[in-house]
Amino acid sequence: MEPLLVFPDPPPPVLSQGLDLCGYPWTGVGSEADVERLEPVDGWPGAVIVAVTDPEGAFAMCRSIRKGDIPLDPVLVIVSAEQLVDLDMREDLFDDFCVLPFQTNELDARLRHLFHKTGRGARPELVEYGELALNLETYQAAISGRPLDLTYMEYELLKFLASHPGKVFTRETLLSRVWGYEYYGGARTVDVHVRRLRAKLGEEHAGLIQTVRSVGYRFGQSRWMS
Amino acid sequence: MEPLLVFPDPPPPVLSQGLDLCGYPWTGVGSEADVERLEPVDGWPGAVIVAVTDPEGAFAMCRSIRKGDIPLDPVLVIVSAEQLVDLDMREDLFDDFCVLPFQTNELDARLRHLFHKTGRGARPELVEYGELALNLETYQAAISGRPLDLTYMEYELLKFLASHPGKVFTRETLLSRVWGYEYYGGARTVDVHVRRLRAKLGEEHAGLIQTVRSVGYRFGQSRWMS
DNA sequence: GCGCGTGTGAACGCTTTGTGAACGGGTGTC
DNA sequence: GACACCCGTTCACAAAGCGTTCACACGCGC
Repeated sequence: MEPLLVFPDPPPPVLSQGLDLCGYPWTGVGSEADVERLEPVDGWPGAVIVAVTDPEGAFAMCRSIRKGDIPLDPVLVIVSAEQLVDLDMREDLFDDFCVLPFQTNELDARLRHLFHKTGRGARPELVEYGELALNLETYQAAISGRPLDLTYMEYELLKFLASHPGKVFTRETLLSRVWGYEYYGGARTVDVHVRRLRAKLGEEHAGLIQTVRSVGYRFGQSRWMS
Repeated sequence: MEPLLVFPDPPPPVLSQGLDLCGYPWTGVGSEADVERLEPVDGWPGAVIVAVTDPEGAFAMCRSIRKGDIPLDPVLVIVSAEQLVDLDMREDLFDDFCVLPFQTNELDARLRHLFHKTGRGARPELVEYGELALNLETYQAAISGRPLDLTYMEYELLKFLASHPGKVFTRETLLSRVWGYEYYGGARTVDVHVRRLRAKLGEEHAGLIQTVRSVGYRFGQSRWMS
């Protein structure tokens, strides 16, 4: 997931720690100029704006974000209890708000709720290893930014291997873990799938799946050698 | 203003007093039957559901409200801090939530925010994806400016898929989420509806709904790969 | 060099999905 | 009440996709 836009920079510890605890990457921005300068390639996935210490600046930031070429959704503002009565909904400057003091759980729940509403499936469940990324929700895979067109079994096998980098699996283990516990089939099936995976990974990354002679296969580098 | 639907009946004092203090009229309902029986002539303007003491019943009420002939917006649920981690956004059962203990000001601010978003949002609720647009208020659909003449189930299926672009759904999931929770029917039903949707979308856009072999269907492209 | 283990290409056959058509419940009309 | 129509569902068949298997080639280690 791309990092969230967080204003101001640095944000109060309760927010930065909360985001870290929940596993949301974030980037602090201190000015409107930073918004463009620090923007990730895929755009900001959302914003958290703290309006407690500097409400004027915070809502100006919201306004700027909303008026931008690319509407930045969703926007969560952090306010104090005293600010609640004055909260102005008319301008539609934010999608949700969180009242200080808040628990980390509430922050997480509100972000999950917002991401779900805006359709950006919350934190997509990813399996990543180096240049390789598997999106478990969309059943898509990519390496070095290039999409991989994998069949179902290829995807399942790669997912399993990439979930346990460095570990060696025998063909029998792979058959039982990937294909199913009661599967009864030839061990050569694994070989063929590994071969097709290597081909689709491309010559550059074919080495990601290594053959361990007389044992089985290993994904990625062993942890003991560089 | 017509009274808000409040569940359960009687609601906890913190809620009833809070609503009274803020000047919101409300009616307590204790069962799904009450929802129809006590409905104001202009319909419910919104609902506040307390999920603390009886979460099961509360979310069942949300489900009933959402599945009703007239979608009842907005829905605010009251939860305890412990319930936050388990909050399930996937079913889209509520529009906002408020964590106990809350101040009256927060309740008021959340209701104002919700009413502003749904009430005077002015713009009809749209689901859009590229050239496709669904108007949830008028049950109309269009692609590339061309109106689509969809049947009810076709519309519901397309709405659900387009609301979660990129995500893959199994036929079973689609049956339960689009057709209904207790639906028991053949999975091929989904196939046929997908086929008819593709036909009506036209050859140019038929690819919007992709088959993920051995898994299910996906609408549009995932976000994190282009 | 020999044997075992693995890579490779191709073919087979099952599973999954697409497709056309028919069935049947429900609703509105005459 | 009979009829026609719409639409969701189901069925049967066709087509495609994909996993599996086999036969053979290659290469490493003893």
